[in-house]
Amino acid sequence: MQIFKEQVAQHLAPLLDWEPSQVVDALEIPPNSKMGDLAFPCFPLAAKLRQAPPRIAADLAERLELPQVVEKVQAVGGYLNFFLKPTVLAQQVLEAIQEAGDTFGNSEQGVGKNIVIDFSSPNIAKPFGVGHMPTTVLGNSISRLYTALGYNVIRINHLGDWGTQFGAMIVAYLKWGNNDPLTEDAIGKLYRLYVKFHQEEEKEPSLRDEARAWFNRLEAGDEEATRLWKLFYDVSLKNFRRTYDRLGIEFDHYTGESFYVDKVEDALERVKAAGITEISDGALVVPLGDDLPPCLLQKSDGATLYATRDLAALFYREAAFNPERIIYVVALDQSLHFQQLKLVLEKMGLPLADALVHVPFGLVKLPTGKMSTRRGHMVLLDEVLEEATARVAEIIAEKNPHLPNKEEVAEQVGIGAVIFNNLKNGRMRDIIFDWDEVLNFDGETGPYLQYTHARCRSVLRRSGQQEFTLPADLTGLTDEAAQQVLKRLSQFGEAIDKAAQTYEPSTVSRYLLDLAQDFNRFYNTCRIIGEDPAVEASRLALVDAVATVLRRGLYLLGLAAPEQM
RNA sequence: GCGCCUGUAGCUCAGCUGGAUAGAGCAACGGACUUCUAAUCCGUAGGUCAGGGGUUCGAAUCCCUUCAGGCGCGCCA
Repeated sequence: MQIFKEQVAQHLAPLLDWEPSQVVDALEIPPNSKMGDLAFPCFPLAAKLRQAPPRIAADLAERLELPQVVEKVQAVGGYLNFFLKPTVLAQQVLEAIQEAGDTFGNSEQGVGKNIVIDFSSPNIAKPFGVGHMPTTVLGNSISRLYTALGYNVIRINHLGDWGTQFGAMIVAYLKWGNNDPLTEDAIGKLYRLYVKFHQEEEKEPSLRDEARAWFNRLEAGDEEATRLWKLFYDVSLKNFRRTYDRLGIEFDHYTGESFYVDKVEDALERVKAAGITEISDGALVVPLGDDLPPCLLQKSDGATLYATRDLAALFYREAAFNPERIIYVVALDQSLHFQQLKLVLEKMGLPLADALVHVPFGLVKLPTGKMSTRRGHMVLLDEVLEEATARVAEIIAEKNPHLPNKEEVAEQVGIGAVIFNNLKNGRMRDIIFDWDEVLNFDGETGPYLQYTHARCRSVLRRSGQQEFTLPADLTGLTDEAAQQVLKRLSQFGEAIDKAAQTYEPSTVSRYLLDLAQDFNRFYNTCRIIGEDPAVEASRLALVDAVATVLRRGLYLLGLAAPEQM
């Protein structure tokens, strides 16, 4: 709609003595297409012009010189409603999409700017549970959205590969691991050791001291501790990479917390030099006033903490990537931590404070309550992906048994369903994990979008044509259903912009669901192949455009767009 | 106790930088496949937008307050 808003604004702005961009912002899409395609509310003008809004609307309707695209204007109540010419609308939208292809909806606002995004960041030696899906798929989608806006995006997987927990892992492995080389089912074994440690720890609190001691040895560079840590690290990363491959997600850097171990000292010095630290109960802290609890940087035993390593990471990233923004896609329960980091940077007088953006999201819970890795109360991601893929395979066997490369499609659709499930709603909501919901492929789901795309591709394939150029006569696209699709297509760029600005991929999800529904309605009302040649050609061009936008939108969310399913 | 988040149809959720009769999906019921993939579409039914104040020409949307739920609050990450 942006292109149409601009054309209307060009003509309307002079009458109001406004900037065209102000008019663009004020223009709305009416709730009902019978009221028009665009609307300008005149209420805000009433006070200044000392006239009733309906009068202003009527007056503007009379004086306005209509732009090319506009068929007529109508003053209704306090609104000035614009009706676009159906064929011109079709022409402008479809030409724009054919010209831009996969770059349709993109912009160049971010060209020359860097953005660092920190997401997924699972813990070494722990299984990848469904609880890790939100950060993983949100981060991936946000990365793609900003790339579409022209930014150079640096994706970082800040692995949880350091901390006292590794002391615990080492203790458990030494006590009950039987020196297992961990060549198979490594994560499973490590996970069981981890759970066992926390069970035993209840009975034998001295284990906690042993774990702390081992972590201290690790921080001191002790050979045995490092060897074991490296073993856990290697087998875990191998496992994670397999999962990321399956999800189609890549990172530029796997720089976890351990990467910053040798940078922590400098970071600490830097904070101390700013003169904002103090010693409290033997620990080094930055007091943050009455509103926030102090930020703890060094434990009384000298060991570093999460916040210390995060500060070191911030300093490093600033120097290495010169980012305009550093985005952290991390659960809502860590809001306080990021508030503290930001305030520490502010107190140091660093502009870096403004670059830090925390993108929070709600927790994934089980119907029985919060997930807990320690207590083994969780659902494995692999298990979910397997189940979804198997269920899709069944449906394919039933509905489309002759489909080529069934396994590949089943994987794409099954995984698409799981990813979309995590991206269709606003990220702030808590998610109660529900098998029925994950394995449902009807309605507002990833498979629905993929199906609609495959349906488009199928029509194009059956047309026997390769190119779908626009005919001169576009009257085949004047039906209500086709017009609705065209208007929706024209809003893709706005959806991308909004999704990126608000770090909310669900905006794109919702847009795609609307587009798919509009298209399916059109598909069910209008025949495409076998109509009069001009009608067929124009409708094929529309189908082609829908396929392009759906494929592109699915990509931005991280879903595959199979040709058939 | 303090702070952050959430509360919209039976269920899951859109809409929230204020705008015209509050929208989808699931579930229920009734329709549409000799025709481009029915993982689709159409129709029916379903709502004190948690409650109460306020701001405004106009409030689901902004402000205040109460209630309910989630999360967090110095040596975990």
